[in-house]
Amino acid sequence: MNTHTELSPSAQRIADVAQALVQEVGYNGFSFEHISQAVGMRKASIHHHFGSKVDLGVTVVQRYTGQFEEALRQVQKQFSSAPERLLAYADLFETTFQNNHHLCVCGMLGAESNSLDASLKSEVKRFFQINVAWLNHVMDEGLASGSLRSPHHAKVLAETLLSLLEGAMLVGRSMSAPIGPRHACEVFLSGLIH
Amino acid sequence: MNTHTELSPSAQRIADVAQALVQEVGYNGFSFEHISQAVGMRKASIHHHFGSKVDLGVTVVQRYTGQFEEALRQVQKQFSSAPERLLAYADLFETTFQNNHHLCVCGMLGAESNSLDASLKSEVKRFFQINVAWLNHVMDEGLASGSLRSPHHAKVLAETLLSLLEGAMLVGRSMSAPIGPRHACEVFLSGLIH
DNA sequence: GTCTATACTTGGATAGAC
DNA sequence: GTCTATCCAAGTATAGAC
Repeated sequence: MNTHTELSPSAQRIADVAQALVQEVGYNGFSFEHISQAVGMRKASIHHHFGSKVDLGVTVVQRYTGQFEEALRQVQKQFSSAPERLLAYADLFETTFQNNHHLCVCGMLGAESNSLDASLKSEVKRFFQINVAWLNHVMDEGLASGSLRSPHHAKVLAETLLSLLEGAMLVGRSMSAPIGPRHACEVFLSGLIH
Repeated sequence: MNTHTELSPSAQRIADVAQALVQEVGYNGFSFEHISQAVGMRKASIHHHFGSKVDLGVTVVQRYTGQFEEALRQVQKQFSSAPERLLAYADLFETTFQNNHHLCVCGMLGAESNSLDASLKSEVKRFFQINVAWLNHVMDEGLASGSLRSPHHAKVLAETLLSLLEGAMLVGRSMSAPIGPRHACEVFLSGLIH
């Protein structure tokens, strides 16, 4: 599957539905039949656009990662301080979570990771690496400029915040009144700003 | 399923294997066939001990929650300060994660939550409630005694730390050199101790 | 590009012998 | 309590008509 292949309108609808299903019930929780019902096409037609479930999964993650990268660029451009950037970053997750308690695509696939095809697993890893690298950069600037204070390395702070946001969505699913990723981020940040 | 039903030796082995499978590949990622191969019994024999997959799942979570509650009591008894208790708590997750990158049973099921039977979902929720309540108590004492400092309520700190630990395991699965729940907890605590 | 039909496999579950 | 045998449903995938 080429990252830059343009998806036909039908393929896009299928990928949209598949993404939502991954975020709701996980990769192992949905079948072509579910997609079929949601898009109003037969299973065989889904297979015309995506040869296998793995192909579909890979496409979903690649699209998701691409959209996330664009969002990171926007955050970088629109905000100048580390605390502002980190809160805007957390809001990306907050928006996802507010949508029917959807999980991050890669949070879900990360949990299921050990049962996934290697190609999917590798795309999930890539998503996390991109996020940690971006957060690392933001944290590093924040520590250098003094807008953030911590005895820990930027890289460690990056993975900690990412873990917190993914975890807030996961745990929030089972809570009556979850704090959510945005609030969780504020709590973490209040420990980095003195 | 009664919480206090004693499990026969065979039932215990089955539950042990099922728990490990949940932590590795998730509830939707394993079948009776996998268990059958691991315990060396036929599928029909598994069904003799657990009428359905849901029954088995419920038993696994109830056992896991019971063992966790006992661990919480031990931590409470062996440590007296909030920071020490929280680190010991994080080590419960660290130990799980060190074991072949196993996830917390309820972290995994929490992710899959929307595809699970209501009875299972409810057991998962109970696990999280117990953990948040315990952490809330520890945080509250810490804030009162001054061993912890934060502008946030104990309850919020509790859910934040739980989210961080669950998330550290989830994200850690996809990282080459994950920081892990213990280290993540240290990072969070360093923001609560000034 | 979408359909019907179908092949093949796996998964959860039950009946009944031992 | 464990087994063999079997049922039925669901899931992935393919062939071939339209």
